Amino acid sequence: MGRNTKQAAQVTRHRILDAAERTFECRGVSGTTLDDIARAAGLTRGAIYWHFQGKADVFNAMMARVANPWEDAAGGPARAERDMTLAQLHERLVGMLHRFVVDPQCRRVFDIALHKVEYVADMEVVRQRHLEVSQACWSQVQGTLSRAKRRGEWSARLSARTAAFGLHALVDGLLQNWMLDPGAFDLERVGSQVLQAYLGSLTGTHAAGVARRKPL
Amino acid sequence: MGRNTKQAAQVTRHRILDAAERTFECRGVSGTTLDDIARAAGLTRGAIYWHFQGKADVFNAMMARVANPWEDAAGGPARAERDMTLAQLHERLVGMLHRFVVDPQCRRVFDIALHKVEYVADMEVVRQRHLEVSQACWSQVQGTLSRAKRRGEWSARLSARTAAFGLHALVDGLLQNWMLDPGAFDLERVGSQVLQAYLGSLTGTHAAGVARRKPL
DNA sequence: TAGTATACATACAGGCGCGTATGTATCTGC
DNA sequence: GCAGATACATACGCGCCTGTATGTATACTA
Repeated sequence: MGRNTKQAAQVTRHRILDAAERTFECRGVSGTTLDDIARAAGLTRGAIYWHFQGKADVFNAMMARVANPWEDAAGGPARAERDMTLAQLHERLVGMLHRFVVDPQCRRVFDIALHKVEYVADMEVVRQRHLEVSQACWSQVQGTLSRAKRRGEWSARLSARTAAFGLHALVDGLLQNWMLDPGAFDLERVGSQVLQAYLGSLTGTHAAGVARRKPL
Repeated sequence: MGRNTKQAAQVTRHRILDAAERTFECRGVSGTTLDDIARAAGLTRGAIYWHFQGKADVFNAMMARVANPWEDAAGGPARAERDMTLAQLHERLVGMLHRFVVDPQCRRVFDIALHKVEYVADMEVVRQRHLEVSQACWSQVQGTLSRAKRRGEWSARLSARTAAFGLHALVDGLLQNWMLDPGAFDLERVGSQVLQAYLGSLTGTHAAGVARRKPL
């Protein structure tokens, strides 16, 4: 086979990453061979070694392709609305859960990152990077909670810091448990209600409703 | 080397599992060779193949050695006190968190199970087994919540089922985030306060304290 | 105390995946 | 329209890990 045009090469690159996603998910990262990926993409290892340096590089590119859901939820346009209310925060977090329900690719990559890779050696640095992004996002959430508290929106015994850790744990746990068995419960419904209960415990409205809203 | 006495052989077996724990944690399960484990234990692969069938078998034995913290928390003597109050439930869950703080082996094995193994092929069945145990425990928690609700201890808009999912998510998320960076926060303090807030949102005492709860 | 089962160590063969070196056909710039 | 770069495919050698077969010294058993 001879040379492809530049845009065709980019298509090839994406075909490799798509194949990597599928193969990583069912055989695990360390369990998949570069030849597995190549054949799943209808290519040979030569193509992979042309576009990437090795398996770790493929993994990085695959992860980088999907935008970080936390960034979308806590970062991004969050800077514009620095005075987010707890109700808005609730809405945003449920929106993040929504993405996992509707975006299969996001789900696959998350599943790989959670259960199909061992974070050692090459992969450890990837984990570190994601940890930093996550921490940055959740410290923004902490800021939001802190400002809301100063504004008088809530005044529980919890510090904003503690409340933020709890919120982080709740969302992470929800996602993790749902990924283990997506049929066990409705992520958006249960997530919305539970987050409402938690945030309600801060405002003192005891889960009577942060805001009655219908899922779109 | 000749034959060891029976109890000496059991010691050898545990030395293998100890070595497996250490090696799995730093190199990942699929990244460690049986020879790695053997040399870390001061033995050869022959010893491992004598005591176990292969790496997956070693992994299973290593996991089976530590009692399941969920079982300790939600199962075990829980049957005796079927009418556990929310305050008692809180105490029990915090006790579970406590174990992770004080028991390094429990922490290591949990870390391996979370981040150092890919759940495919041989390992998938292990994951399934743990999932079943976990589900059994948390459905007991759901039963406890349900009975407490019928008893009038709480009456939030949440169903007992939803509340149990939230509680499960909260504990799992707390543990997971703490394992990623144990220095980030005090698992027992933050965990206790956050669980109190969540359970408080059920009773309507808005985190003012599970202990001095007043009926609505 | 002889024989056998035990608890390992050692030896051997085989395969598999990785990295690279090389081949080749097409595209692109001049 | 020719030279070089590009986008792959093919070929090769190497190391490593696995599973098993075999060796061996010690502990039980009768």
